[in-house]
Amino acid sequence: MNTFYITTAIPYVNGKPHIGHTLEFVQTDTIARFHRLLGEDVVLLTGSDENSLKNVRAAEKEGITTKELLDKYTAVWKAFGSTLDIKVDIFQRSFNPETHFPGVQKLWELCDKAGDIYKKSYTGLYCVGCEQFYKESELKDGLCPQHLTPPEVVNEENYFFKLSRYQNEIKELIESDTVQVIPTKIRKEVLSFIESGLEDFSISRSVERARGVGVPVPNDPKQVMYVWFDALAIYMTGIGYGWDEEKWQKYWPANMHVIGKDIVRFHAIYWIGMLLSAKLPLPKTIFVHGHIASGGQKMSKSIGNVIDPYEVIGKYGADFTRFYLLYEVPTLDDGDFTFSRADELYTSEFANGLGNLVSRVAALCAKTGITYPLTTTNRSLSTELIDSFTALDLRESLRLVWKRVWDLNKKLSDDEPWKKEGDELATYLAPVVEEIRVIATDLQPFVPTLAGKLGEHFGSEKIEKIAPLFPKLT
RNA sequence: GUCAGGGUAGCUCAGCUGGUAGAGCACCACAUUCAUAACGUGGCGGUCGUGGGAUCGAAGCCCACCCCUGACACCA
Repeated sequence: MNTFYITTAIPYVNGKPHIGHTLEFVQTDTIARFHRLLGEDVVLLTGSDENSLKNVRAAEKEGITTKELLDKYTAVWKAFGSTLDIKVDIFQRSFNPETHFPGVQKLWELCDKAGDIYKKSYTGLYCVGCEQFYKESELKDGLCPQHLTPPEVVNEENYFFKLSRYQNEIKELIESDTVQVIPTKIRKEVLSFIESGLEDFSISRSVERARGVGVPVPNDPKQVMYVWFDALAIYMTGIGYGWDEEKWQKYWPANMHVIGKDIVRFHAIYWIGMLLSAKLPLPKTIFVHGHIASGGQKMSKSIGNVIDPYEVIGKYGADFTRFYLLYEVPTLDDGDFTFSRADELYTSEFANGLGNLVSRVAALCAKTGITYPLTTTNRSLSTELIDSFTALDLRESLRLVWKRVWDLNKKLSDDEPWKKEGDELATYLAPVVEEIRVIATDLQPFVPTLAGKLGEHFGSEKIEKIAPLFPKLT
């Protein structure tokens, strides 16, 4: 059986889920479900990036242990996935010393053995109050933006990864689509970035500054690994790297990393460089979605246009939330969310479109009182959808399915079956019911709960009237 | 500033190997019950960012300019 391993980006735990994460989860889940329906052995991984000083301080503030705090944060993310019908197979936490640390350290050792890790002193502007480095551009009149005190110039020895060494190799891999970066717009940006020259990057911090949080650097008790080396490795440790070789062998390399455009560089360049160094297989595709604005503007607290995903799900339900993000937002480009647009779409597509269609068909079926035998018990996705899906334009694919809804609505109006009676009506309805069953099947990757409801109602031989699936918004 | 993408009906967009503008939503009218006053039919609606240019002919090609978005490194 073919395996299909897909990941979301690993969110930084102490943030709250926002609409961008919602988009990413939904897209990832839709692709995963599609492959699952093709009969592949699918693993969807998500997780949490936890090894940060901020979490230590936040825990201190609340008077609980770091682990307790992280458990709390992580629970939020896990729950969030389920409210969106995301089928998560693995939730990997980077705080876990049993299943995460060994793999990252193994990766480090391989890179080290390849001669790609070296020590170098790093000079930065450090604020003691914040316990963090600032770039000059982040300072406010040369002072820490938080404390308004002058930062100290701190010099520290850190480990660096020799990314520069892999510049040409990475470029060739992306140019040849060995590592496919989509959309092409982003691929071009990555290539032009590489052409501008790659520099080595820092992959460790001193234990003191990290307050002991993080993956220990092998053979150097004074250093822990820093953000990206640690976080990216989650994609491998989650499926067993370092603690379950067999499982890792089975699923690695990832077929697809789904990420936002803000972290493209780390995935398309750093990550590839690290894996090249360790001589490990490379992910096949890096799928980059856009960002969501609201009312044509970036969401920001000062404008007051921040969309809370919980509010969206609460108002319209998980199915419609998924529908909006898949149907309205361009799959690989920036999109927009407003409640007024959501209301419009809900009314026109859900209530008046699909909802009304199933009502009228169910009512006609109930009128005949005849049964509609199933032509197959294990229906598969239509070839039309399968062909479309390979282009990875989820919006186009969903629209293709949705077109069937409107075509069928129109067909009913044209044919006026309600003027028919008895056998004639029953004969007419058989293919109509069949078409609804096809629609229900094809909707599965996109809106699984809704598809399930439809499949159940129209999948029985005796079809009764159905209560409105989507009551009008009041 | 450099590079990339974009500016087409009120809204979201399609059209871009050049031949005189399309769809959906919204709005209006008509029709109508199988259906969630839903569906259907028709209509309203556009100096195709601005100004030049080559062409018999441009939204589409060339030039200039304006506006928006993104990338330009250690960044969550």
